[in-house]
Amino acid sequence: MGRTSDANERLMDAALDLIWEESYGAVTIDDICKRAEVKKGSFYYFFSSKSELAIAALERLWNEESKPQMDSLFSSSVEPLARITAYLAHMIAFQSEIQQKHGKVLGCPVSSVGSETCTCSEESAVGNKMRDMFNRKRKYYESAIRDALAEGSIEPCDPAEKAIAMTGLIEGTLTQARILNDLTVLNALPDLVLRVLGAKQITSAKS
Amino acid sequence: MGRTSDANERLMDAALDLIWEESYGAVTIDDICKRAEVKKGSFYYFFSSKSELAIAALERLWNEESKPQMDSLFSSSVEPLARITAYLAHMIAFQSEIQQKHGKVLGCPVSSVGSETCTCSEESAVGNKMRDMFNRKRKYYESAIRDALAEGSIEPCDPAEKAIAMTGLIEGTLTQARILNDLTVLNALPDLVLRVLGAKQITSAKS
DNA sequence: GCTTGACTTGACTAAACGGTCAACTATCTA
DNA sequence: TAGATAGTTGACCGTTTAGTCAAGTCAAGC
Repeated sequence: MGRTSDANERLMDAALDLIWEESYGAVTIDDICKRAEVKKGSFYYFFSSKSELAIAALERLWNEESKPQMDSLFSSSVEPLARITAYLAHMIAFQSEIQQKHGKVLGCPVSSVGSETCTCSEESAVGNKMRDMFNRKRKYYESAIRDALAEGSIEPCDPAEKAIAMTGLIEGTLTQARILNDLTVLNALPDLVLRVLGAKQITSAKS
Repeated sequence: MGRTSDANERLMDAALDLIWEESYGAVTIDDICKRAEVKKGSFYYFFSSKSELAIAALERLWNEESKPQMDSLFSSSVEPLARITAYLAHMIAFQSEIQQKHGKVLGCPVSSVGSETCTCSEESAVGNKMRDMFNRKRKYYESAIRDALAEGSIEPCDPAEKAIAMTGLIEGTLTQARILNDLTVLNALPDLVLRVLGAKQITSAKS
C-alpha cells in the first residue's frame, strides 16, 4: 500500500554505470543521486551506504543478467568446450556493445571493483561480495572443464586448478583491454583459453 | 645550498605503500602525509597533487627497482624461455615477501591502479603512466618471445600478440591472487605461460 | 473521500578534504 | 659568520562529502 517507486532501481542503474565507467572510489553518493535524479534523502530511504547500494546493484546484475546467461551458455546440452567458446564469443560481443555505448572499453566490473576494494578493510563487504561473484562464475568453468575431462576432449588435469587458470587469463585479458582501451586484444582469447585447458584439438572458429 | 630533505622520498614511499595496500582512490593526501610524517605544506612544496606524487613514485619504483631487475632477468645471455621462467619465479617469490610484510597478497600495483584510473578522465595522467609501464614490461616479454621464436623453442607466432597474451595471463592471475588473498594460484603460472607461448617442451621446474 | 503507509524534498550539520600562505628555521656556501 | 637558499610549520579557507530530519506529497485500498 501507499506510493510506489522505482527510485531504488534507478539508483542501482546509476551506481552500476558510474562505478563501471570510473571506479568504486571515484564515485560519490551525490554523483549517483544526480545521475539517478533522486534526492539524497531518498537515497538513504532505500540504502544505508554506497557499499550497500553497490552490493545490491551487483547482486541484481548477477541474478537478472549474468546468471540466466551463464545457465544458458553453460547448459549441459552443449558440448563442454563449445560452452566455453560460445561463452567467450558472447563476452567479446558484449564488450564491443559496451564500448559503443560508453565510448570506451570497460572490462569486467567484478574484477575492477574487486581488485580495488578487496584489500581495504573499510570496504570488506564489497570485497567479499566481489570474491563471491568471482567464485560463482568459476564454478561454471569448472563444471565445463570436468565434463570435457570426462569426455576426453582435454588433457588430464585438476579441473579446479584449470578453472582458476582460465579465470586468470580471461579476467587479465579483459583488464588489459580496459587499460589499453583496445578490444582487439580479446580476439586471441578463445584460442588461448583452449590452449591453457590443454584441448586436444583447437577448434579455432576463424571466419 | 640551503637545507636538504628526504621528505619527498618519504612521501613517495608512503604513497606507494598506501595505494598498493588499499587503492588509489581510497588514499587521501592527508593519509599520505600522516604516514610519511610530513606536514601538508611540505607536501605541496614538493608535489602539486596526489596524481603527480603517484606518478613520480611509480616512475621511481620502475627506475630504481623494476627496470634493473628486468634488465638482469631478461639478459640476452640467458636462454629466452629461461628468462621467462626465472622472471616468474622471481615474481612469485616477491609476492610472497610482500604478503609477509603486509599481511595480505597485494598483486601488481600497475594493474590495480591502471584499471582504477584508466577510464576516469580526471585521472588520465595516472592512467596514461600506468599504460606506459604496462607496455614497458611487455617489451621485455616480446623480446624474449622473439628470441625464443628465432631459436625454434616455441611454435610459430606473432611475438607482439603472444606478449599481450602472456601479460594478460600474468596480470590476471596476480589480480586473482589479490582478490582471493591466496598466493597458491600463482604456482601454476610458469607452466601456463609456457603453454600459452606454445613452448615445444614444457620444462616444468617442479622440485 | 479518507486514512494509512510509502516515498520525496530541501534544508541542515559536522567532518573530511584539497589547497594556500606568511612566517619561521635549518643548512649549505662564499 | 652572514646571507641566500631549501625546506618546515600551523593556522586558515572554501568546497565537497556523508549523513539526518521534520515536514510534505502522493497513491493504494478500504
